[in-house]
Amino acid sequence: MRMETPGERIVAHVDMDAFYVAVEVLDDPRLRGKAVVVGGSPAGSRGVVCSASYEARAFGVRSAMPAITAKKLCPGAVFLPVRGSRYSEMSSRIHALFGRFTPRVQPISIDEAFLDLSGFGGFEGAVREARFLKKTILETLGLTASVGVASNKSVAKIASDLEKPDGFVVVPPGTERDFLDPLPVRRIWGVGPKAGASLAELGIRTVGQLREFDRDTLLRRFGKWGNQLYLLCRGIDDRDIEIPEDAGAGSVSAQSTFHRDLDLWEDLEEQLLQLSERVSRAARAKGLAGRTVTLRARYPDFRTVTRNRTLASPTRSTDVLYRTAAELLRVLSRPGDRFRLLGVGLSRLTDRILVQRGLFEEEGETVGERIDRVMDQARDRIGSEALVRGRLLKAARRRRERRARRGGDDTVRHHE
DNA sequence: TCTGGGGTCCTAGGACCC
DNA sequence: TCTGGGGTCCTAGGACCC
Repeated sequence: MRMETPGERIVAHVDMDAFYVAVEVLDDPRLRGKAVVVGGSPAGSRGVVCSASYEARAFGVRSAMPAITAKKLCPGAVFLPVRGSRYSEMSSRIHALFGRFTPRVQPISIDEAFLDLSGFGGFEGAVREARFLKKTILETLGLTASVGVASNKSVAKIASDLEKPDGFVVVPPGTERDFLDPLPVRRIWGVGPKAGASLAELGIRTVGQLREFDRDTLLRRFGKWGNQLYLLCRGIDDRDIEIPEDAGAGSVSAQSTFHRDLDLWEDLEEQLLQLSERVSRAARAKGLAGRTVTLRARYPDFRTVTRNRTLASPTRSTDVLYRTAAELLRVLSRPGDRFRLLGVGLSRLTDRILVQRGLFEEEGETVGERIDRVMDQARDRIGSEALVRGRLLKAARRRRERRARRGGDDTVRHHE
């Protein structure tokens, strides 16, 4: 880790404008200038807005809003499904472009990153470089980004958001407080609805007002995070650009909200198997295995619980994941329970399993691992929808039979 | 308005060990 | 024989982000 005096650090935060929508417009220019909403597409589903064009935002449409609400606010909008792999592809190109400017890049999400622009000839040089980056993104990818340049990450991030879309906001060193003071506290990264409300109780609405509170008061009220608040509202943020070490930490998960609440054990089992398949496959693709399996369940009233179990050794087997998740759900659920969502997660990840695989090659493969590997390979060749485990087929067949029988109500018994 | 999906980080309590 | 302190691991929940 290189040493740098904090005063010298210059950071740019780059954030793509309405990213998903922008990619859709790129692929279909007829959408330009129209109200476009990505997400919540299948009619009548329980979807939410992932991304809205600025034309749609003029009607009050916001991301994370239920799609139904968005349709009421802006009936004329074009609603499009989420094309995750297409956005990932563009994201890779964007991040590759960042890498051409500096190796010191901290990716934050699919469409934003911090870049360390120290070493481009002082602050003026960094600003020139940032301008050039913004121009290059537009010319090579046809997308607009908003950029903030400042002496630290927190201020740069706030700056990039201030004049979206197509914004370029520079906060010269020494002017951080003047810049921050009039802004709402909610602009501070990490201050969400709860903390915002809590601060409002203290009469704090702007960053300037927050700055009038002493450290002890904030510590008492917010714990460790209070100290962070104390510093951030003063424009102080010594956190370095963190270049990802790759792999290791983190978690892999998948969850699914059902079109209608489910209560039949075999339906729930089928969902768990599908989720386990997605999670374990993602882990295998990354060469990771995990020791802790988490089940998430959401009831119709939106109450959400999690149960997890730590295994003796790391796994990435679909079958182990599925059986563990099913056991956790079996212990959790009571007769008559209905669920609107189930999720399966894998954490305490390690890549050590790769070493073992290398040593034993196929010799050490269990039957379950072999099934996983063959299924993965087949899916890679012919597409992931083409192959379905026998258990899933059976569940689907039972469901068809149930419907065929009609009269028999669809939501009867729970498992024993 | 009836609330997605994939993540990260933090807290707090309990079990267990020395 | 009524009671300490610290460390680690595990579990559950919650806030927050995009």
